[in-house]
Amino acid sequence: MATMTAAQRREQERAAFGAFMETCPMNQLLGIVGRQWSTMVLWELAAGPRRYAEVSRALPGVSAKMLTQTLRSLERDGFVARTVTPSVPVQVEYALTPLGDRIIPLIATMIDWANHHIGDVHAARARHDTTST
Amino acid sequence: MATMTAAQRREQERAAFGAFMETCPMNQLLGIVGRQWSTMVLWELAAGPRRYAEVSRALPGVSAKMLTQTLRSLERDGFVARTVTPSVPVQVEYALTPLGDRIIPLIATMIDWANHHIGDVHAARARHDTTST
DNA sequence: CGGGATCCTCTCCGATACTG
DNA sequence: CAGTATCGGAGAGGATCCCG
Repeated sequence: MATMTAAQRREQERAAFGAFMETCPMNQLLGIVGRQWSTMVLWELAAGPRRYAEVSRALPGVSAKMLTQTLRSLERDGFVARTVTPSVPVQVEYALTPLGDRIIPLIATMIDWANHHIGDVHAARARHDTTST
Repeated sequence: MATMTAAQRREQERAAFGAFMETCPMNQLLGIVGRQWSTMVLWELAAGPRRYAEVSRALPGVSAKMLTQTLRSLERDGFVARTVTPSVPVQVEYALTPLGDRIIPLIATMIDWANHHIGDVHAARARHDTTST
């Protein structure tokens, strides 16, 4: 129909954009690594396979709930593999999959950029805060 | 004090880790680009300076509130510059600062990685979902 | 045109308690 | 040891109305 109100057109545009957003790889990537603990867990696992309690000790700030949730999420997305060894106390080991290995360089790049430029951000922030005060 | 309970030790470790987290460049970077609209606004601005309404039209999914909030945040962190031209209808232009220019390659890298590997993620997700069903 | 203020919802995340 | 379940707070984000 050519006879649409502006509101309808806007609505349609928004819907189309929403659909695009859903499938936009960049947004999906952010949905994965943007989670608070994801990168840190990935980074810890990059050093080698770890058991649940080992990851927990390495990241003292994370609660058991979030660690489990993060691990499950990463497992679902194919970044980590979960191996259960049915011994007397159950033993669970988490390790990076090949896909997990491939995201490490990206995280490394991000860390590198952050280390080089975070000072500028702090400076800009301080300048902005003092100027507006 | 050497005489601490395990709970106290854990608490102290957590506090120290929390302090580390606050200053960890990587987490701060995530706090900046991890925001839903930040990267898309940055990406839009990378193509050249834009007025408020132009950005809004380019990103139909964002509400005025979030656009303003995102822009303010990016301005505070020194990624975008805000220029107000006091004409009859006020005219506001947003442009990337040099620091803003420097984060574009990083975003480009992330987009590139996402485009190359999001398929694997989808595959892993589908496999995980069908297996567990 | 370019917002500010207010209200509401939904998700992230932590704390606590319980299970095999 | 390795979780699951539930509660509750904080903040992201959307909708709507209003202002210069």
